[in-house]
Amino acid sequence: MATIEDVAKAAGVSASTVSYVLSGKRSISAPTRRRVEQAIATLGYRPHAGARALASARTEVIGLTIPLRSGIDVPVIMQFAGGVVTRAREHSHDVLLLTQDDLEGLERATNGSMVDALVVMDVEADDARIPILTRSRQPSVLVGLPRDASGLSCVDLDFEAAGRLAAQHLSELGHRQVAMLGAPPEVVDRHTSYVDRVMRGFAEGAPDHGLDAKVVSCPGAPAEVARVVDELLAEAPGTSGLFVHNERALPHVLSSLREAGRSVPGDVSVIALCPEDVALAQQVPMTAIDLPASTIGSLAVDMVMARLDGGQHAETRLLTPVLTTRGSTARH
Amino acid sequence: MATIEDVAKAAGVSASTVSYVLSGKRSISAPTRRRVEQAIATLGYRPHAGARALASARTEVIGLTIPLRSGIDVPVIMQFAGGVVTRAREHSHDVLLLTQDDLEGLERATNGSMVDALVVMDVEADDARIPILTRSRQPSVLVGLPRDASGLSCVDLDFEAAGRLAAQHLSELGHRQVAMLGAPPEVVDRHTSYVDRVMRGFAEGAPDHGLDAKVVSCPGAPAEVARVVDELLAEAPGTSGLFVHNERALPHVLSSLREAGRSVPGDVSVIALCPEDVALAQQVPMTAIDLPASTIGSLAVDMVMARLDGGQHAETRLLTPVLTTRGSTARH
DNA sequence: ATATCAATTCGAAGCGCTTCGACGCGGCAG
DNA sequence: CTGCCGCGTCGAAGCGCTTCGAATTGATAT
Repeated sequence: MATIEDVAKAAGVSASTVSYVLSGKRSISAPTRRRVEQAIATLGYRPHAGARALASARTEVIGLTIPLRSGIDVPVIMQFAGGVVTRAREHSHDVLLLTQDDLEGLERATNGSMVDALVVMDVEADDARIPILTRSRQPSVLVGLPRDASGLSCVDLDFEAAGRLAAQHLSELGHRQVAMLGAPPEVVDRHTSYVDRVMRGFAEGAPDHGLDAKVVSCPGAPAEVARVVDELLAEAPGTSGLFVHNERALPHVLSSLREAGRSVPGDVSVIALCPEDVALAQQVPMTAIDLPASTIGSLAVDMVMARLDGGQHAETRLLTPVLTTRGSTARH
Repeated sequence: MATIEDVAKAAGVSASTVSYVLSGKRSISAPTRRRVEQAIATLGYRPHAGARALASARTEVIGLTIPLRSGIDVPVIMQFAGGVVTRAREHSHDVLLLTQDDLEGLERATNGSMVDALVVMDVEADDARIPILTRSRQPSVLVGLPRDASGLSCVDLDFEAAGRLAAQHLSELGHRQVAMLGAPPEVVDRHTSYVDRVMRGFAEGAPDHGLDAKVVSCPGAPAEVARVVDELLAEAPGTSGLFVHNERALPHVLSSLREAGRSVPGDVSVIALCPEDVALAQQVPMTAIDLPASTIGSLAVDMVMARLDGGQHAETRLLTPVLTTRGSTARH
């Protein structure tokens, strides 16, 4: 591989001059710059990332932790990761992939100076990673809301408001008896922050709007979804409004309802909380609160970058949920 | 951050000794090793990745390119990526995430010595990345089969055999008129290698088994799936066997059939080509050819590692497809 | 007692880059 | 004509680690 010395020789300048051409940190005369750029192009030179990191204490890489475990809504994660990677590139950074529960990996990435900053997904209320992040030199932004976020940036959809919004909307449509189908039990038990928050928002918002509400968790497998729906309809036959926060279960909820002889939206209004494309991919285009995963990913990167080069302070940003009416809800 | 010098001082040895303790490349007496390890633990020392890469010409990172574009079966990719990351960790490597069409990123990663090796997903017949990979110093393995793979390792499910297998199975069940619903048109047009290969396998295998077969591409949106299915049933009303290679469309294919008054598997047998969990998540548990994405990911990493430290030669490995009979097929 | 050897450990060089201080040079004001 | 200033460039130091050859030591062989 060509080194900066090779380029310097080819351009008839010193290595430092090449470096300054690359970084723009000192002024370089137009002819010199041209010669250097020419040499770089013909040699196909790329700076050695390690050498650069060593000398400058900057890696131009950000770490991203993603969950690989069960019960997760995969498309949401992919959209989120896509948003992160895309925006990171726009800030000329690459992305190092870490997995959720690899604490050692986090240490390696931070203390080993593999990354300049971190984006951490799917944060739990008392997340084991938080102490590591707090201690680390690199800024980080959490996606989700831990119990104690002191000194850390957070970003997320305002899931509690989303829960309330769903309740309010069902109320405005004239429903009185409603229910929420949430994440699978195993996810609920982990107390991943957003899961808790939606449920709380819905459960607390419903009575405020005069609703009689049930909240149940819901597995993803078709047979189990059917069972949950059947049980629900048996216990509360008057249920006419449903709020579903579970991508995998969503299609099966719709077919279970149909199978139970309840039409959507004729007999039952259904509101989903999911990405737009998922809402549109159902048998009935869903009235839904958008889960703007890609946007959140981009935003997370913007925030972490601002802290990197702006010295910006830690902040928490919650996006206001937006509900779009489509074909799965009707006045009651 | 603590450096290797700090550790050396704390342990009363030289830096090189610490290095040898870490790498195990020279023998170290038990007491010395103990003191060094103790110092490392109390200081929380982690070697600086950049410095290490610079001195050793090894980064302990592998690059992974994943597709973020439209029409892609997201869960498959996630499973694949999960397999790669998990196995990479077992080889004590981290993973740098690159996106499909970021050629500049590929150059940066390889020529810039950011990675030791590469795993490239979703390879097209004439993939623009192949010349870069061939030129690069690092070994790489492609997931998929390009037209010309000289000097590069490849691994994939034997999609052509999968297509043939589906045809054979439908034939054995007694079907005579069958059809394949493939990937969305935009994906087919890209000539992603596996898409072409399944279609070819099915189209060529069907006549061998005395089948009358149609092959059509299929969008993912519910309304469009319904249209495609209806058209198919109109043109070839005798169709009693279906082979579906399109995860997103799969649930809608099943409901479209039902809506058209054809029961599964009573009137129509349906075979899917998808991961096992997707097959099980349908309304009817699907007879399916498994797409072992996670396994392929692990294997890709194993292959690339073998080349890294074994000097192993480039090789191509195609996994034999396995069909599992479940509830969506019946004798005809 | 001396030569030899294996087992450990050390010192120094060097990986490729950034960055700081210094230098040379032409143009300007005095 | 002299002194300054600023622009453009260079040289050297140093980032933290690995690795090679060499040095030290105690033990074994002669």
